[in-house]
Amino acid sequence: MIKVRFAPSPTGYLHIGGARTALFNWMYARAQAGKFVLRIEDTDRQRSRQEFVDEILESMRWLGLVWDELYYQSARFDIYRQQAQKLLDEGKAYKDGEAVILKIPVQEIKIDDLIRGEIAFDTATIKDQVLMKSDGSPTYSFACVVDDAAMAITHVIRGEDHISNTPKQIMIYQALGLKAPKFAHLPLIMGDDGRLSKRTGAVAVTDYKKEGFLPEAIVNYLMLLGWSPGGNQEKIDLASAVKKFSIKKVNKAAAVFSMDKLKWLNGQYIKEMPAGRLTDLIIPFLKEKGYVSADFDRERLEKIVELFKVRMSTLTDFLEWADFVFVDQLTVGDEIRQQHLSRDRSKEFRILSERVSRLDTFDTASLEKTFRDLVAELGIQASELVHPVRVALTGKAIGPGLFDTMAILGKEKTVQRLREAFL
RNA sequence: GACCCCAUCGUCUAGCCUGGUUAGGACACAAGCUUUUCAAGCUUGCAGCACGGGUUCAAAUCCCGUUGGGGUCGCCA
Repeated sequence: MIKVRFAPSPTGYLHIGGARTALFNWMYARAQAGKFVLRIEDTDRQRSRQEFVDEILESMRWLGLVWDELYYQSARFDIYRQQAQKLLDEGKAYKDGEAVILKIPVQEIKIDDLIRGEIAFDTATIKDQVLMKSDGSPTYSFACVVDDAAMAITHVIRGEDHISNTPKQIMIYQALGLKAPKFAHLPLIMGDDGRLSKRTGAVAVTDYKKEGFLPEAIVNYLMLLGWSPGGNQEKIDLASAVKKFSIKKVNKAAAVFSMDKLKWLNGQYIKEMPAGRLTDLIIPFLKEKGYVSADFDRERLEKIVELFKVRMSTLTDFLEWADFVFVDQLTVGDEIRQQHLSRDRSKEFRILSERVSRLDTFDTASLEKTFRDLVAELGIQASELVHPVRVALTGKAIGPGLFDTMAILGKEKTVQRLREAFL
């Protein structure tokens, strides 16, 4: 049975690149009916923090990348010490102070990378490798090799930045008399200008969550970076992707992260989501913003969500589009005011407010009829009144259909805002 | 600098392995339709095999080189 692992270091949040590595490992494990191990590489006592461990686990769960086994390297120091002692006893390593260092014999090393094919190295250019540091903790490569062997990892799928670590680690496998696993080095994800960084936008998975991205969209987007399900398919769920996944079909070239495309995909997932579920996801954002309290009209909220669904690309877009429903005091930008409310429409607004206030059923159809009858009477184009009214009600020049907007705003606020528009 | 990896529209990619395609799709961009605005949706358009040599009847596809980009050279992981 195949077994893979994702081995993050809890010295920071789960990075979007790390999430992609985890995803490909996870997909490979699922596609091969194998196991997915999560190993926390917390050997650096100074920089590792529990808060980051928690965050990594939470992000993994949020993305749906559940693990079969979980290990902490900090709990395995005895094993690393034993293995280092063994190499010392066998004369394959030597001490320098308290540190244990592996002798690197000169030889040609070849790795058969599942994605890149054969890669050759000459160890003459590799210096002796530290296995155990002076403080008694193992180095990354040593702990990594000891654990991958101990945990029976069959395939090491990791970022391309580890290619040059591979020959060093193979030397450790050799010294320990262990069989090396198969390797697959994934292409890196980059930003617009080189390495993926804050410049490109969010880097931590939690940032994407805060910005209103859906885990299924992120996972979908990430798998498209370096792999394609074929058949011109872009939107694909994890389960279907697993069925088509092949590590050999993974690209070799680094990919540039596109926030535009992620947003588009996220919007696609939002548009196909039932308003009820979408509302569930938006509520935490509304609460945080203070737009709804404990008791709110759930049914009405769903209607509002439904109205904005089609134009949202992230959950937080709702906050910006629909803010006028939740706030008492509207703020209208000078430019918009100048453009749409500079001409005095107080007479029209007054009549409109009087008529809609008399409406028994304050719904889209009644509002539209009332409005259209009025503009016909006044002998003006509907659009002459539509735009000023929208601005007066929402503070925005753009938005959903005006009559839907009035209906969800409710009679009280609609009437009030019409009356106060030209005061 | 040394070693290693990579190279199809602006971006993500299909095609490459097993040479013969009008080089396909998506995002973005532009135009049109729709329309009370903005979106969404639909239609159309723009745009690519880095360059130079080979091999071959035939090269995006195979080989070599150049250029360009990336990674690694820690008692970080």
